[in-house]
Amino acid sequence: MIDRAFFDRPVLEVAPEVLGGVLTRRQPGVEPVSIRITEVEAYDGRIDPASHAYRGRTRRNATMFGPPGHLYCYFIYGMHHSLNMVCEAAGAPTGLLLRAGEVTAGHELVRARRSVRRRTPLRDRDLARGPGCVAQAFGAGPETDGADLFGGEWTFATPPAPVEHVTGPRVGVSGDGADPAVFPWRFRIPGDPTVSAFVPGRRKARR
DNA sequence: CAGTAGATCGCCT
DNA sequence: GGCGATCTACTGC
Repeated sequence: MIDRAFFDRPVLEVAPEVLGGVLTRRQPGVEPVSIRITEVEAYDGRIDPASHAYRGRTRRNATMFGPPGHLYCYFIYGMHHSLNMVCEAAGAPTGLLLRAGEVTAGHELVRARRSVRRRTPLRDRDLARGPGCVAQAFGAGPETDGADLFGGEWTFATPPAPVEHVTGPRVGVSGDGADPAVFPWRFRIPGDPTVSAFVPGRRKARR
């Protein structure tokens, strides 16, 4: 069992230890959902131009400035939510974006949630492949922002033994924060089929 | 498999 | 007013 101190450490130190861990959401009257995390990205608002917190505290990013062990959940691209685990002490705005994982409990519910307004069949490994997919699998929405990982509804368990991992460039990030030489802050379990497609700087090059 | 367009809206400049 | 820590479907090879 971990406690809040687990998250009260440098985000780059926490990142590899989250891999292989299982995040679970238990809501009254709802089938529990568990996802084994296979890919995360670190963000540090103090030094990282790609972080939502880089330009200071706003209403949206306030959770990242709060105490560790909470979920920072935000709305993006007009249709998706993304989940972060807040790390380090209050005032140090850091977070781990949950990019992908393997559903280990609640398959039926997740499949139903992920199949809404979808025309093509969904493979098992795609149930929580991608940040927006992870949030949707958990049924996370605006009300999830600020949720306490030690409040009962959400729980996180680290793997029995440390898991092998590799690092690389972040995905979907542009500008100064995209440089993999400076911010190789994407952590993933090598070879895991649920890790999202590696397409750094996906946005079309300008011409 | 690679490349791309469209959807859709809150946030911040 | 522009763009974003994205996803899906579709095209062409």
